[in-house]
Amino acid sequence: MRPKATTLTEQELEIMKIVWELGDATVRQVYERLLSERDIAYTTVMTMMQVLERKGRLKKTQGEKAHIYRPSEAKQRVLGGMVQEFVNRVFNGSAEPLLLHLIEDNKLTASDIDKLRKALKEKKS
Amino acid sequence: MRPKATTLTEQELEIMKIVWELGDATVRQVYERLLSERDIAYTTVMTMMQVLERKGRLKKTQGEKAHIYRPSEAKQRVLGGMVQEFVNRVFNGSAEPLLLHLIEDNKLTASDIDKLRKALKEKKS
DNA sequence: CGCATCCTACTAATTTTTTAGTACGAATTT
DNA sequence: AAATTCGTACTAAAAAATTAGTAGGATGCG
Repeated sequence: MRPKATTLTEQELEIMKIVWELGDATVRQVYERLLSERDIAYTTVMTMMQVLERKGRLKKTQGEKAHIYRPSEAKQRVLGGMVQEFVNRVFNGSAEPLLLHLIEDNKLTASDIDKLRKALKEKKS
Repeated sequence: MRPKATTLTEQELEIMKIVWELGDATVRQVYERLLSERDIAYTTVMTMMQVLERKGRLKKTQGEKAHIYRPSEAKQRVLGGMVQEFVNRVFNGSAEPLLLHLIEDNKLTASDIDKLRKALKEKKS
């Protein structure tokens, strides 16, 4: 078998973000959230969540009525993996050029800069 | 028509990296490079390069014998777009959490951190 | 010349991702 | 109880991405 792809596809990620935010969720809950953004069928969301379960991204338990899905891994961890994968794929593994892009292209707000300073200070140790 | 996807797929990117590095390239040149990495057919590479041309990523001119392909856009620019897209998709548009990941997950070398510190100082103004 | 080589255009098969339909059971409403 | 609602499993089909085959033109070599 192949190495369990660390990266979520766009739609998978969209759903995972909602489940992470809610902590746990039924298909219906996710469906409602997505509906407010775009046109999508209930069954489509269900299929996606089944896929995510099969892939080990979500865990299913029986609720009162509907199944309840919970993330298997913390968002932090999964997104970290995606960052890693992105750095590998796009920048051949070195983070520095990515860093430059982020800084140069002025993606940072003043408060971002503050937070980063603090984070760096912590790291210093 | 839709907005011309800024992001290259994995295989497209793989090829573009080679062409960027070489400046320009024939199918055969790219093919040889790829062959040393993995098993792939010449025609597959050709198809990919044709796709990249159709998508406007490469420009084709007639060489002595084979077509010569050149990048339409600088690597810097394209990767910048991909970073932008990644930040949008994964971090809802804010670069700061991505930076935090890089810092927290120890993706940065000491000199990276130095550069980051300096860059932040500049930005301060 | 006839054959091998290199190249392209065109076509197609496979795999992955995304979207959704159908059927049917359980619960709730009228 | 019949109809409606909610939910699941199973199936499938469309779209996108990846890989490659086939046919045939041009060129160079023995």
